[in-house]
Amino acid sequence: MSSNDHGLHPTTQATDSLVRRLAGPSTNKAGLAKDQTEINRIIAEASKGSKFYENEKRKDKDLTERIERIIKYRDEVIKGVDLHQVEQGVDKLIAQLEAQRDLSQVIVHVDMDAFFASVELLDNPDLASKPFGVGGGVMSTASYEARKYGVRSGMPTFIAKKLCPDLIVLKSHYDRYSEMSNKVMAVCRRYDPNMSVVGCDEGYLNITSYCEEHGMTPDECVQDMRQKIHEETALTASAGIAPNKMLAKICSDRNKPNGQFKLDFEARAIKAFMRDLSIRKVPGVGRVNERLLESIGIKTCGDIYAQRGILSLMDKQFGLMFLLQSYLGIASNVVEPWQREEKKSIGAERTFNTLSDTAKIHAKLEEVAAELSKDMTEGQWTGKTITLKYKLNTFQVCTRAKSLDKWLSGRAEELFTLGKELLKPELPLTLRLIGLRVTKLKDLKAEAESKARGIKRFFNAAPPSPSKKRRIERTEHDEQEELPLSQDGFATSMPGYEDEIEAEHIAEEDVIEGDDIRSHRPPGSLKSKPKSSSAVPDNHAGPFGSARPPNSDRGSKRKPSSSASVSAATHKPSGAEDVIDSPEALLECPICSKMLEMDNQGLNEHIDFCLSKQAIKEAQASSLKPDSGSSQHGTKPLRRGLKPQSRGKSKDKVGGHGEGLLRFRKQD
DNA sequence: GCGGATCAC
DNA sequence: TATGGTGATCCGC
Repeated sequence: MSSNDHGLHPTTQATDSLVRRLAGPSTNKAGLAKDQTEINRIIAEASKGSKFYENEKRKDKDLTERIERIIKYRDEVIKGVDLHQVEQGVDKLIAQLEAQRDLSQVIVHVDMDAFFASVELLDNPDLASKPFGVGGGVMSTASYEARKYGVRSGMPTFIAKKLCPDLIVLKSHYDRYSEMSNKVMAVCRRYDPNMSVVGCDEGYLNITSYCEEHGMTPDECVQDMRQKIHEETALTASAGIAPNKMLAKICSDRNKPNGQFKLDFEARAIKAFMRDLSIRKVPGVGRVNERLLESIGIKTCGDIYAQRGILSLMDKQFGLMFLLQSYLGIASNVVEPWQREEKKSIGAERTFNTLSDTAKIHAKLEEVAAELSKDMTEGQWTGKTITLKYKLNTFQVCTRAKSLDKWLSGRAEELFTLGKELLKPELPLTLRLIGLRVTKLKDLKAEAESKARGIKRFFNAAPPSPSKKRRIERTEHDEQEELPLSQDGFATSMPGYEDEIEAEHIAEEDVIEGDDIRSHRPPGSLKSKPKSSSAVPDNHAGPFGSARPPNSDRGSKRKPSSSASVSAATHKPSGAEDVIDSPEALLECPICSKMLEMDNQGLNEHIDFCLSKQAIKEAQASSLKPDSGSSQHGTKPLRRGLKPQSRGKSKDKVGGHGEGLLRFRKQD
């Protein structure tokens, strides 16, 4: 709102980043062709002037400013630092991650080719080789022919038609997709009954035992599976074969459509594979994080290594561990079916033509309340927190939440009333969307079943989801037996490690109350945090939020802000140098809170060990849960300012880009 | 605990 | 003319 709009010069040219942003999130998916720049130009042109466009412009500006702050901060934080020494610290971390790489499991990611479009093609062969898409206002899927024109999922239909005037737009047939999806998954389950289904057209399998039992190579097995899928559904699938989920997913894209790609199960080959891979291909790195990383010179996973020093110093902004794992191609290899107890929220929302009239808005709210009520009832869920969501006609999104001291009844009327209460202080509004979501869920079905069995011990407690504890325990257990990583190879040789295992068990018990088992649980949280003046991982206020000017913590304490800045801890043991410098002092590990009697170097080694052990556990095990977890390959996401988030993979309903708008419920 | 962001499908 | 719906996680308050 500064210099423009005065008409002196025509609308300012859309910046590069804005044009790319407008092109949509799935720009780098498969099947594009032609000149992407030209396509982007057409999209930007078609969008120009719309409310949507203005909102994207605003977000782009915000991001640009955020990047400027990050760069400024980087330039500050780097002053007076021996980057080489920092890098050496990171290198030790890398070596420890590498040492724990697990190549023993054969993981497959299966991905149906243009699923909705392919199903439509089955039912209408005349569409063959024609550009067509499935969807209503926005495209759910485009045929490969249409993709050549730049048509993508998530793209509004009117723009798709500008790109491809001959585009045929079909309505969706959800029941049909669901039916075919079930057939496909049934085939896949023969190869791994424990497979993890993602959405309606994807899944992860662990075919290690299948290959063994049938004397097949992974390639043969997957070839066979894809052929069976084709025989039984006349649909084609692509697949990736690799030692973990992240790699398998990336590989499934490699020879799409109707192809498969197997990565060599060797660290060398994997690292070579990652080196030139665009960071954007890493699940969890979206458009925003791509730009943030690009701003510090990271475009490929190989660049992560080159920038490891900076990344260590800016762990808070970028999440060092996540990126190192991406660089190494290390991720979770745990494949499990989704379970009800993982569900954390249930909601409904609806977009409509802009409304300002409160009565009409209430009518929309009542509709979503009814929808949500239905889903809660049928799914047998209740919850304690209700969140109203609305989107202004400017596309800005707001949420308003309220936590109750009782469980919701789930009745439509109740949800509607609560929604109106949350909405009231906001009025008047001009909206294009309204929605309701319930969190802090309780699984009424599990409760009923348990009670029926006379097992009611934990369901009597309210909010803390009872299932969590069990999962944690099982998680730990699985980890011990199936991941060679937790073995004590280097444990015994590590100072101060003796009772580490025990300490962790205590931690698990204590943590059941924790709100997120997946969250980075600093071992320090076991008990009381170390309050000693020493190297407590203090959050040095980031560049944002104003808190503290970056330089203010320069001279004295540049401490590791988290797991990442190991390096810093190593070469510059944080604040209390006076203490640490005295050999033989009794020191408290900032990570595990253990009191250690050792010298400076000993402490540093212990800290390194502590951090890496924790990091490694998270890297390979934490995601331990099927995949809803942090990032789908299960590693700790880029934390803080920059972090990919997990993906929800609820199966009750699936939506989204890809084969997205599908709303199907999974039987059984 | 709440609200905003980001991401995946 | 016109840009979706469901769910998860993380950060900073």
